[in-house]
Amino acid sequence: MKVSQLFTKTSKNVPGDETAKNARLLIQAGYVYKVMAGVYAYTPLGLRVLENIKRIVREEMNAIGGQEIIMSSLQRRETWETTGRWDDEVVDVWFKTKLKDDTELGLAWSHEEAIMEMMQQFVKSYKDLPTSVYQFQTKLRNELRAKSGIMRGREFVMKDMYSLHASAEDLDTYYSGAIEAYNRVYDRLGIGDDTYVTFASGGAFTKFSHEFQTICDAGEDVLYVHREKNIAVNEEVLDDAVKELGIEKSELEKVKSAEVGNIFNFGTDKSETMGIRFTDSDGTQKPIYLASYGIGITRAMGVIVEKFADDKGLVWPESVAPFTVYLVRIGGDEATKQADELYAELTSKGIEVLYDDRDERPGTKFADAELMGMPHRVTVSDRLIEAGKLEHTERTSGEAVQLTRSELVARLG
RNA sequence: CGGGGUGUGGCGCAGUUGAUAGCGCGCCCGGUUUGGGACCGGGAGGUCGAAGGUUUGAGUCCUUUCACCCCGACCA
Repeated sequence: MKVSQLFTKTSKNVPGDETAKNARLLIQAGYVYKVMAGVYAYTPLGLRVLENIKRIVREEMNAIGGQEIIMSSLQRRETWETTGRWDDEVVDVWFKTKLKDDTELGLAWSHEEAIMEMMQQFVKSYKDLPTSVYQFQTKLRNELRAKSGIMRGREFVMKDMYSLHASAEDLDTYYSGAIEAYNRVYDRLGIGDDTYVTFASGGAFTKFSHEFQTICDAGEDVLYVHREKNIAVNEEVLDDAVKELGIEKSELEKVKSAEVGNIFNFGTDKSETMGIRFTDSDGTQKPIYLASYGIGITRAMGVIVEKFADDKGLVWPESVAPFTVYLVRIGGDEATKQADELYAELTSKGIEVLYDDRDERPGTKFADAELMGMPHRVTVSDRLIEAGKLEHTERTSGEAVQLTRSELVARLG
């Protein structure tokens, strides 16, 4: 991709109506466009980040047997009435609309009931279990107040997975495997070291639910962590959890954190409410055991920005960066020729390059390279060509080294 | 939803005690520049969130309303 072809532009002006670091930088660098409070469009650079995050999540979900689907954003009223969650008093984030004939519809804020309703069409026998399905879907929530840029919007992308089992034991086994898969996801996203599986409230079937919390100043939650023991507890269940785990409050460090994932063991609660059963080997009807597993994709992107960005702009981990290399061209015909060639070579080797082919001054290009945050910057200039070298600069450290072209290609490959 | 703040060219802002708008960035044209967001000259672009009102006169005052940001509440 060439910068001259990108329809988005960087801006020297910081958006006046955003305070969240993630939103300010993402807008400034041309990754997102703000549509309204809590609603953002993802432009080419931002979409690439989102797709990279999804790719990682998809690989890990597939690895534990998840089957990808996509549900609808429009939902039937009846779907949610079975569990009493159509009521605005029960769920206060509903967006609702109507068909022309006045039939009421809901805009999906979650797909728990919708997916279970679908699954009961297919899962009839113990032979059909266990099974798990997941999707990447846009959730619409009528939040009273949107905040923190893309970290808490009214529209956001979430990966939600549901596993169905014939027994509590089978669910537990799968659930543990899912926790491991989640840890792999956060490791690959570059936030693994600061992400903890935490004890939190909200378990319908078990005492605690599990949240995946990333230590982050921009987060909304408060966590008590024990780094050596790798234990973390959400403030909301601190007293109970401390008792249960046999640890002292004083051993724990208080930090701010952002919830990047949440998994629930529903047991048979939901299937009993919805009347979803399977026929066991003994011929009797039994409720299905259910668990759900969520990862906020757009929120994860926001957390990555918040954690790694510096005073010069965005800093992307290689695994999610929209491009691996930001190629800066400085100079005349010879520099153009060599930069064109390098762009072609790197691209042919499968390395994603954003090539700054604009007729801009060096300072502008360097500043944009830093603002956009690709992990590697490569400079081709007349001056370097005379020395037979290229310059490679790491975004994280800012360290620059001069290399020959083959050394550079080897390093990036 | 309670409290606080802000709405002025595409973006960021300034507009003193009311007299029909100005700066920076960006954009267009010409020229000089080219390793850290260049410079010179020329130009386009806004009726000041919206509606109503006070006044000879409103971006400046009043009322209503909408939007956006922050704190809180909420987040199954």
